[in-house]
Amino acid sequence: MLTVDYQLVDTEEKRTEMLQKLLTTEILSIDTETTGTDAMTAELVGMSFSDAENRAWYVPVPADRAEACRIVDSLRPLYENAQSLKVGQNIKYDMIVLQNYGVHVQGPLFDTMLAHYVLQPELRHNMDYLAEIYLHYQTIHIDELIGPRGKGQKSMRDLPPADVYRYACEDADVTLKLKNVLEQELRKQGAEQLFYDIEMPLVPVLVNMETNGVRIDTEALAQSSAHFTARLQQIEENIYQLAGETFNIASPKQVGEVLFDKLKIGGKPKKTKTGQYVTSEEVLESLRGKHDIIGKILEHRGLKKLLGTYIDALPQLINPQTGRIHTSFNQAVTATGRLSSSNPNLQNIPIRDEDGKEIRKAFIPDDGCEFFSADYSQIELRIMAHLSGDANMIEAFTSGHDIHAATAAKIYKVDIKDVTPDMRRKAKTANFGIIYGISIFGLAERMNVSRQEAKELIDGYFETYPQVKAYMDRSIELAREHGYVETIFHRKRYLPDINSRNATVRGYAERNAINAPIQGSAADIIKVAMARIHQRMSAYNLKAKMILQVHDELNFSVPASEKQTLQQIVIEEMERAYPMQVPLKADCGWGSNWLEAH
DNA sequence: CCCAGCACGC
DNA sequence: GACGTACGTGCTGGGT
Repeated sequence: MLTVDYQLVDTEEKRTEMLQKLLTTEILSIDTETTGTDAMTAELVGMSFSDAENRAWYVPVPADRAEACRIVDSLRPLYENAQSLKVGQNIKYDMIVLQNYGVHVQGPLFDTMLAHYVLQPELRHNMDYLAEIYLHYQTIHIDELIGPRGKGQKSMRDLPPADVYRYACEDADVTLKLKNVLEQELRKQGAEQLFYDIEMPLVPVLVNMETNGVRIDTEALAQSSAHFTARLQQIEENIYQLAGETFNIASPKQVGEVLFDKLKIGGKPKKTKTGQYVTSEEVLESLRGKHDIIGKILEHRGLKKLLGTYIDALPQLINPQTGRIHTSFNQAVTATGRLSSSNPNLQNIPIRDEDGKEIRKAFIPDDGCEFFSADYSQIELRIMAHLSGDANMIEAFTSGHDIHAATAAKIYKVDIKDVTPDMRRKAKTANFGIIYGISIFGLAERMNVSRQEAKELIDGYFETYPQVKAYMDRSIELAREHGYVETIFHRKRYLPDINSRNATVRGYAERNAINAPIQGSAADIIKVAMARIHQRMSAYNLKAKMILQVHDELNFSVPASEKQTLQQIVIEEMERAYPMQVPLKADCGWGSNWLEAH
């Protein structure tokens, strides 16, 4: 049986004693117990610390806010000691909670969740799982304390500290043990640069962005809501009239039955693998001319989506303390290295349709500030040019011409000034298709042209950019040889299906072999830029705030007096984040809201 | 409670 | 004959 030294620190004397022991430690594993999973609204219930394996302390924090702040403040020297390495499992969460109690965690960071993410992006990264795999140890599960998820689950607050401290101490202890194993794994796997130079420096940036939050124009959204709800009602009645019955328009099943069984619109309808009629936007769009009800259903779907997901949902997510919306940027979700955003997802705010644009308008800067948006121009294609070393594609970018037009000119062998809009559109689809590893059939579908024409287009594409073709073949070959592909900063994606005998499964892995290094390298690059921008904003003492990242785009709320300085910092750091065979270019704009700035 | 279908972004 | 461009999150319906 393993003997551990776990202590409940429930008096001022014990706290002082713990503080003395931990003040000079070079490594400090930290964990917090809280009342919830949302860092911006969670209350602190306790803090645990570990400085050596099998030794940990737990400091309970009372519900009374003033008393809580006093206790947290007494431990500030530990958290804000810039000399000691802070180790945590999903440490961004603890940093946000602590920041809301006035403490700013300082010093180098080691997040065990992120260490495992760079090692195995597609596996799970929760502590219980990591402890089992790397330590062969079964941790106390949180459910054992507060009960299973769902109704009736207790809050950590409801439990006496005497019941919590073993669990809480174990978390800090296990996290430290995991760090000791994972740091060796990072070294063995050649993942140190990615972890120490890219992922860890990004953590405080995300803490800053999430706590900053985004301001929302609730009045504008309320107006949109009234307007769209009225329109929705009108369309609903219209649809019932056209159908000759009432039904649930939000049910794809019922829509299919009305359109194809009752009204018998179109030829033979497509079915899903569950036997339902397909009523996707693509199918409906192809039937648009055949019946007035089709357009109405599409319009209904669009409006319902906007209302349910954005217009009526966002105002409810405003944090009453800050008056802002605070998304979570998840750093350990995607297979390629991109961030994701949730609760709410602010990376899929509409921009294309007219109705959707109303929502973007409601994202506004702070008082006295302007909205600033900067985005990489064609970063993925530029990475393709760089990685493939294709002379023609590099030339197309260095010439400064519009890349899709330049591609069209080369494929169709015409002067760039003679490129028609249709030629450019097809070249653009081809450029996107290439990044995703598209097939001839897929391209034909996308462009609504014959397979013959699609084949000729792809042949022309590869003739124009022969090294791109070679790069694609090489990527698949590398995946077969090593079992993985990697980005410019050696972020790996494992592709075990690359040798599958099932052509569909293998095809999927092959497309990933092509796409993952491209998409992942773009993710690496913007992460580098974000950390450097954050660094310089602090160095210049700017009041401007970084507030959102949308894969190839960064958004800021900026005081009028800082506009010039900030724009220069952002564009400079974005464009020089990673020198390549083609220049990186960032475009930008200013406005009184996100739509105007974009 | 979970999955399917759909729709929004890059 | 089926399949056929990457990566995500969230809503609703409908079955369990």
